[in-house]
Amino acid sequence: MGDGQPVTSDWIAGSVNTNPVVVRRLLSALAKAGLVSSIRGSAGGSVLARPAGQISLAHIHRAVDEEEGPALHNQTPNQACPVGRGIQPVLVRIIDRAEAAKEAVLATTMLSEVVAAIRAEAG
Amino acid sequence: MGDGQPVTSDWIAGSVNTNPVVVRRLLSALAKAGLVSSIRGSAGGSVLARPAGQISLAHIHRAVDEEEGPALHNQTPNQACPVGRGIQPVLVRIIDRAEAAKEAVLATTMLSEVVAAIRAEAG
DNA sequence: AGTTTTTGTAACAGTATCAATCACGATTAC
DNA sequence: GTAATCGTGATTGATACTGTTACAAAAACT
Repeated sequence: MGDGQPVTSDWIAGSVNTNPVVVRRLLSALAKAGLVSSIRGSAGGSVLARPAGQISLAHIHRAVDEEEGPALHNQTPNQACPVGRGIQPVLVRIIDRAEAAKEAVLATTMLSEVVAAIRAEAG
Repeated sequence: MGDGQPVTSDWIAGSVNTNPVVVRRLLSALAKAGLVSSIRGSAGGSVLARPAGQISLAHIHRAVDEEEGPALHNQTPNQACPVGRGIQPVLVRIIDRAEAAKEAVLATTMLSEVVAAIRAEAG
């Protein structure tokens, strides 16, 4: 997948020890984010849509963890209480900042570096 | 809870619109972390174990989200493949760094500031 | 053309997780 | 002693995710 050769979902599934459909679901999300492009039919598979040096872990994270709402609590707090009414926007702001810091770190690591680290680990 | 008065789980549950038992379980985790102390019996409840200016959101986050293992994937990857064998420790390292960055931001905000922000929001 | 390989997606069962709830013992104020 | 309150175990229901089967669509190869 790093080079030109398309990799099949079956191959990845064997490597990650899971089902090909699960892999295809994830690849579908990555494709929607423009990170990989999939080729159907015989001799098909998936390839990176751009060089691994231009794909950060933040890109992958965003593509896979879509998470629409902040989802602080499924139940809305009591709006009659001043605390219940005010806590939501305050916490959302802070959590957003913290999440942004996490993403900033993930943005500094490129997929190519991960691959290099794995190569180094494997000797 | 900020002042001396103990707050009951029933009161909090009414404010957050959930069940008292759910609140008590969370307070139990906070008590184990030494952030609050609970008083049983009549006229009981929970109070902060130390001033709100000395409790950061990181403390709370750590107390509530215990999360033992990194839990990258329930299924262990194929150890025969060099990628499957090497990817786990590499990703764990990076994710740990990102998580640390998130905690660092949460550590800069104290509970007292959150309370002040809520007071300001509520006018 | 027809066969084979492969993706994309729907459908479904099994499982894990979590909130909510009930229940009950332990503890403390009055 | 009575009432209030925490602590915790057990149960139920909702939600989500994984794993799996199935099948249509697409593309290569003969």
